[in-house]
Amino acid sequence: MAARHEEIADALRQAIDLGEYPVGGMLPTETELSARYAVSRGTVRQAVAALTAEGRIGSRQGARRVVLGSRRSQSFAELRSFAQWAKAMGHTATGRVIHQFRRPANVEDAQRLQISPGEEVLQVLRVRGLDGDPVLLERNVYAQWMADAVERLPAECESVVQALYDDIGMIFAYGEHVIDAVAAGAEDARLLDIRRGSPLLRIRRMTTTPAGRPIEWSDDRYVSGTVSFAVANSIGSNPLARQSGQN
Amino acid sequence: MAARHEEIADALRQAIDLGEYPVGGMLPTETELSARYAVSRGTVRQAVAALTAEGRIGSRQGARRVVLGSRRSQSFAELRSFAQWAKAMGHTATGRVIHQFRRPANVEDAQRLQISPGEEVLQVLRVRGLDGDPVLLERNVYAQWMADAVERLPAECESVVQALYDDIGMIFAYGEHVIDAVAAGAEDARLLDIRRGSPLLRIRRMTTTPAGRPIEWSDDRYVSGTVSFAVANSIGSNPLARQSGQN
DNA sequence: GCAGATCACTTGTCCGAACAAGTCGATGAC
DNA sequence: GTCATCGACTTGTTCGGACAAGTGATCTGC
Repeated sequence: MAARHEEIADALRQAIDLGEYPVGGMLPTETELSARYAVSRGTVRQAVAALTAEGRIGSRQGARRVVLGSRRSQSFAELRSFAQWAKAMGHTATGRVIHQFRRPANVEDAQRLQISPGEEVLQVLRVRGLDGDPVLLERNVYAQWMADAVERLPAECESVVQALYDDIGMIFAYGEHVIDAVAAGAEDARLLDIRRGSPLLRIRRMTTTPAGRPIEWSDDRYVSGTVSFAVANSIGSNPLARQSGQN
Repeated sequence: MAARHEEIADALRQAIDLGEYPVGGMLPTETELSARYAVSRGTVRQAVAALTAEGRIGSRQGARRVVLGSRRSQSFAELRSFAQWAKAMGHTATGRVIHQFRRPANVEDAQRLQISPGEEVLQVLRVRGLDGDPVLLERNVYAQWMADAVERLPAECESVVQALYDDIGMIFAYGEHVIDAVAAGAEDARLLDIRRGSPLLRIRRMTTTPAGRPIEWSDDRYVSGTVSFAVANSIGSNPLARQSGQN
């Protein structure tokens, strides 16, 4: 089912996690791997490129590849969906809609969703919990063509992404995230049951379909100490970028 | 000098930034690009793979590639070095060492730097400023073999990374970052000239040499509202991972 | 008019080959 | 003993080809 290079990448990931290739040690050469898995060198290179992008191994021309670490990021689905991530981590996720209404798009909405100002959008405010405690306040703005499907969702929806997939086959494919820290406002504090001014980790996100059509953008605020984000980078591949000011 | 596929990637980035390929529009086919740049299809694929990893374009089997956005992450150097990033953004960076001393490694140091507990490490506390205002508090722990070079640095060093490269040719190659939000403690507040309890964006980082040898780890705390981080992801490639609790 | 089948086109996967460029240990000169 | 040179080895780059798999517009039959 999966491509051969993905199978090999998985095998290598597992071997690293099991300590077969210890952290700080070296990976076999491309030639040896291509012999072991009976594939061409190009296929092996595709597999190790994936691990390099994940930050699991380091690579330099002329020298053998080095194992930098294990246990890293999971699937896109787990990042996109709070519920799916929680499940994979062995926690239980909850969700509750506080309010939800349609309004005309302002300039910010229009720019982010690539629509015209004034076009109708759906704004939703949700509180998400982890093992019973509220940890995340989610302010979403959906494009109009998504609004009907979102309004059909129950108020206590566990996984929005899963529900939308089951309902209309919607796939969330791409996302951009901007991360910073803010102090909890009055509303934030009340809904998350914390003190006003407490630090919150804010993720502003934009999501599109596989065809690049914007679906929604959102402002997620995590209670400090409950959730953190990890990213690996290297010369030649760094997904994370620093930005100044608000943006 | 640069590899052909990197030249092509740069040309495509520029074309996107200039609006030649508008956001939401489509990229030429691989066949057309390979003809235009007189390279094989494989080389074109390497170039567009880079843009895909950056989140600039979306890609699905069977359909043309879609332009998702422009202006994204810069080089690894800009992420690793506060000064180089500031310079590229048109700001001026400052740096000042508050204190600096050697001490035996505790268990946390030993684990992160892959050394034995008790081995000597160098701890440094720096305040970094942007255009005159203090925005970042940096707590670094360097491995012993780096300590001499770091101690030779002037107290008012603008770019630590640059200075270490000039001095001993040290290259920072790989990094792992864990991001969360914390409240400013008493020391944080005093040195950054903010109120105690103000939200700070915390980045805990581990850096290694090209050969995978740990150089240092650090705890960076950014004043809220001054700096944010951006990351793009997609199905099949997501560098960012969510983590629960402290870790 | 509409739903399904068809088909040209595009991207994904994989192969095998060749050469360039860099690393690292061994060898040898000083 | 130290340092420069050398050479085997490894990864990086690029080519050209072939086929598989998915998309989207067109065409066809009802």
